[in-house]
This record gives sequence, C-alpha cells and structure tokens, in this order.
Amino acid sequence: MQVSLQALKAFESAARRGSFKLAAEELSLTPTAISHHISNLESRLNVNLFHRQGRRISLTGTGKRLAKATSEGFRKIDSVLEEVMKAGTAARVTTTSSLAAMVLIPAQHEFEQANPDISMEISTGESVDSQSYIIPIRFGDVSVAKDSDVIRYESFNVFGAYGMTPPSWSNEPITLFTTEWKNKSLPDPPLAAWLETNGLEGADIKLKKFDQELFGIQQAMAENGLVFCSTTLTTRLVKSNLLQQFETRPVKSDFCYYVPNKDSFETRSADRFLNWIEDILNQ
Amino acid sequence: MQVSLQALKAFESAARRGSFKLAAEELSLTPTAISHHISNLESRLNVNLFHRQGRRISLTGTGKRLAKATSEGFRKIDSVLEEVMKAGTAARVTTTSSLAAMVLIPAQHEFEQANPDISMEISTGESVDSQSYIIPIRFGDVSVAKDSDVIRYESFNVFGAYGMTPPSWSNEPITLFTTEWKNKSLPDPPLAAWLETNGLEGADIKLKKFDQELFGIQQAMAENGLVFCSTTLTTRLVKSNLLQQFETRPVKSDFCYYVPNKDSFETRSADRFLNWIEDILNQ
DNA sequence: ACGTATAGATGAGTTTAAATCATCTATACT
DNA sequence: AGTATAGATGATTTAAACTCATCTATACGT
Repeated sequence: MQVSLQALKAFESAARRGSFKLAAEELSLTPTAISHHISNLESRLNVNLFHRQGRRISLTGTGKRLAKATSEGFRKIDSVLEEVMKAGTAARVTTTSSLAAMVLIPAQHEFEQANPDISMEISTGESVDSQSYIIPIRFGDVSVAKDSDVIRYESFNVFGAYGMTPPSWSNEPITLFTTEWKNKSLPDPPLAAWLETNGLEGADIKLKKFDQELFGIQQAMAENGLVFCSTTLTTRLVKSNLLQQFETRPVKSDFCYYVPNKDSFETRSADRFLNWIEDILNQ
Repeated sequence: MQVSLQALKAFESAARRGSFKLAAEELSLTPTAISHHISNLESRLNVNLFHRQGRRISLTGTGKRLAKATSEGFRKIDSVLEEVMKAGTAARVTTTSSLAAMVLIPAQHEFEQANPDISMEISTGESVDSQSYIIPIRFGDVSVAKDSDVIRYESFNVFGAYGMTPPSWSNEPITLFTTEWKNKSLPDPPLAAWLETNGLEGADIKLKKFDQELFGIQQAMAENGLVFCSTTLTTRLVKSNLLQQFETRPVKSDFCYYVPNKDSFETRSADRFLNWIEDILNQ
C-alpha cells in the first residue's frame, strides 16, 4: 500500500471537522499526529490537500474530492462495523411469550452473570425476525424443524399449584387447563396419549382452553387448579415450589423448540446463548 | 478506534480472494500477518468472520456482511486515491494545436528532464477540458481572461525563412501569411497597428490566410515566404535559426494565453508545470 | 498597537503496533 | 502412506505511529 489508511482516517476527520485539533480529539490523538499524517499524505500523493492560512486551514479542490470519497467510504465501513460489534456483544432473542415469560426472562440475570461481556435482549410477538442477528426460538412440530436445529423435544404432564391435594382421577370430575394454539396448523397437546400412559382413560375430565400455555399455568397457580402443559415451561416453577408434579408420568410429544438455521449464527454471543439455552432447557 | 483499519484491509482482501495466502501476496505481506490481523479482528468484534475447515476457509454470514461493506468502502476510497495520485505525478495539458506543436511538444523533453518525477501529457482539440486535473491553456482576448490567469501577453511581428533576403516593403507587392481564427469572436491579428508602428502604411501587401498560425509559419518556412504572427510561437524557431526576424518592431496585441482559474490547481505537478510554462513563454 | 493565547509545523525521541521468523497442525493431492 | 500446502501460534524484530519540546504565525482582547 502506498498510503497509510490511518493517515487517510486522520485526513477524513480533519477535513470533516475543519481543524487538526478537533480531528485529534475525535481520534484520541495529538494535533501533532494529525499534522504529521496529513503532510505525509500530501508528500506521498504530491498534492496539497489543505490551504494553510497561518493557523487557519481550508480544503483545496483536490482535498475536497478526496474528503468526499474517504468520508463516504469510511462511513459505509463504520456503520456495518458497529452493527457487527453490537451483534458480538449482545444476544438478541425473539420467541413465544410463554417461553420468554417462564424461562428466558427469569433466567436472564443468570445468563448475564455468567457472561458479563454479553447482554441479552428478549422480544416476543410478531417482530421482524428476519432482521439480521436476531435469534428466533420457535415452537412447532418436529417435522418442520431440521434435527440439528432442535434445542428441546417437548414432553407434557399435569401440574398443580404447590401444596394442593393430589386429585383422585377416578372418583370425581376434574377440570384441566390446556392449550389450543392460536396457530391452527399445530396439533393439540397429547392429552389422550398422556391419559393412556397413566392408565386414566376412564377419567371424567373437563377441559378449559387458553391460547397460550402461559395462561393455563398462571390460572392453575391462581385458583389451585390443574394444568396439562409442557414440562419445559414448568421445570423452574416446580423447582422453586410454585408448582408441583403428582405421581403421573410425562408423555413425549411431537412438539419441540427449535432455532431455524441454528448453525448459521456465528457470533460468539449467539453461540454462547445457544449453548446456554440448550443446557437450561435440558437441565 | 476500536479496530485497526489495516486489519480491515487484510480482511477485505482475504474475503475477496478467498485465501490468506493470496491476500498476503496482494498486500505484500506474509500469510502470518493476515492470520494475525483477522484473528485480532475476530476477537475484538467477538465474531467469527471465517469458517476454518483445516486449510480451507470460507466466510461466515457475518463475514460476508462485513466483507461487502469493506470492499465497497475501500474501493470508493482507492479509486479516488488513484486518480489523485495520477494528478500528482502527471501534468495533463490541453491547448491549441499551434502552441502544442510549436512550443509544448518541442520543450516536453526538457520539462521532463527538469522534473523527472512528473510526466507531461499534451492533448489538443475539443477534448473534455472540464475533466478534472486537466490544465487548459487558452488563447483569447485579454478582456475575457482574469489578470491573474494570464501567462503570456501576445505580441506580433513579421518573420521569414532563415537566410532569405529582407523584403523591400516600399518597392514591390508583398505576400504575407496571416491568420483568420476559426473562432469568429476573436479579432483579426493587429496588422494595421504593426504597419503603422513600422511606418509601412503605404506598402502593397497581399494577405493569405490560414485558420491556425501554425500553418502560416510552416508555409513561410516551406516557400521562403513571410508570415505575420505571434512572437510566442516563433521565439524557439528564431533561436534555432529556422526563422528570422527583420528590422521591424513587434507590436502588442489584445491577445493572450491564459489558464482559467490558474490558482485552483493545487497539485504539485500542475504548480510546477505552470511555473515552467510561464518561464518558457516569457524567456 | 501590543501582548497573549491558540493552531499548526517541525524535528527528535519514544512507544506501540505490525510484520516476520520458526515451529506446529491439519488437510489435500499424488 | 508420504509430501506439499494453508493456516495457527508464540516469540522476536522492525517500522510505523505517536508524543514531547520547540518554534512560527495569526487571531483576539484590552
């Protein structure tokens, strides 16, 4: 390379600010350094870039020309650089409100403690997840996800508020909160399979449906009720004695949480987050 | 600055060429230097830019993104830089074919001897003189040129081929080559004023007109004739004994050679050329 | 008009970043 | 399997970048 890029950067700044002193401040250098850079540039190019009128400077025609190019060029580089840098120091996740509320948000602090150089940003809803560097965690049927993208295969079980007496399935009618997904292409939760696994086919069960698992769980806790829901969302609540399990066995489902193109996130923050969340979800 | 521009340049080259080795060749560095730069970049940004598959590398998604920005940014800077650099090492002049043929081209070698770091390019005719960094030397009326732009005020005289007998103005009819400019807004050469200055108002003179001074001069040399023309173009020919002056006195004219916005050429090559040509034209 | 404060220039000296060298690893090719 | 090639890694050297001390010119206040 003929001319040094740092000299060009110094020139660009001086041209934009109209002063070596201001350029020096901007680049955390001394005015002397800027002066050296620019005179070095001028002698290498055999061109005067600034008119010197004593202590006042102004761009020459050639200087203006070069300043335009360097400003635009560096600006283009800087803006993408900044974006990439952000991506390296923040994990931006978007997912269902249930996973966000029950798992991500409660564990957010823990993640940031373990990764002090990475901040975690959570968003839910129909946000633009095609935007670069946002990690979408989707809930769906295993058949639509690549194997390598799955971070949690979902099981279901019945949970109740902590301390409530276990229900007697055979003797009385039982109200069970469950989910009917807003997204109609998803199958219903595997209640029939669960009843069979636990030998409860004959039970008298009334279903009350919510469109998000989150609501059923909250309702169960609020009115000492029972909820048939995914184990992922309840693990933490069970551990912290806000929910309890009974003597029933969980049943596997066709649902899973997955991250589309999981391997395409090459920033360290995304890698760390993905390893961490997989650990969390699978104990 | 967080990240070094040289590291970005190394990355840009490696990304474009698809190989550290090729990037090293392009930048006249060792592959080790490229490797250091890129891993430095990656750790500063907390992002992987290349996949390493043993000795083969490929860009990550983030790498592609950054590569696009750096390539475009540096390309923009480089292209203007190259243009400016050319402007610093070459004086590109455009002027009338007469001045080019009689003055510039014969002296071109001399200029390049005196300024070995500057090459001189001469063009004539209707070329795009608005193109940046081309120095136009125009011939015209002093009233249309700024005083500071004038590099030569033009005088006129009569010249003849070297060795011919001086004409006897009063005794015989005399054929005189002269110029009628193609550009009709220019006045005719000051023949009447010249005749008066030399007390030859009564002479019997036949005019033969060319649309460029160059042709009249050549014709005079070829057929041992006489030409009434500008002193600028003939100085060199008189010195080298190809033309001769007689006992006549030159007459000032309203013509001049000038360079529009002479002070706006801030490249060293242009400055040196302009000083040189002014010297040449005024002895 | 004069004195002072400020911006930049210049040259020598110092510091830090960048490049190389030597060595090692993994993989592609014969 | 053996060799040649691309890249990684760590120590060392080199050169570029930066600062400091000093100087000049000019803008500004009184």
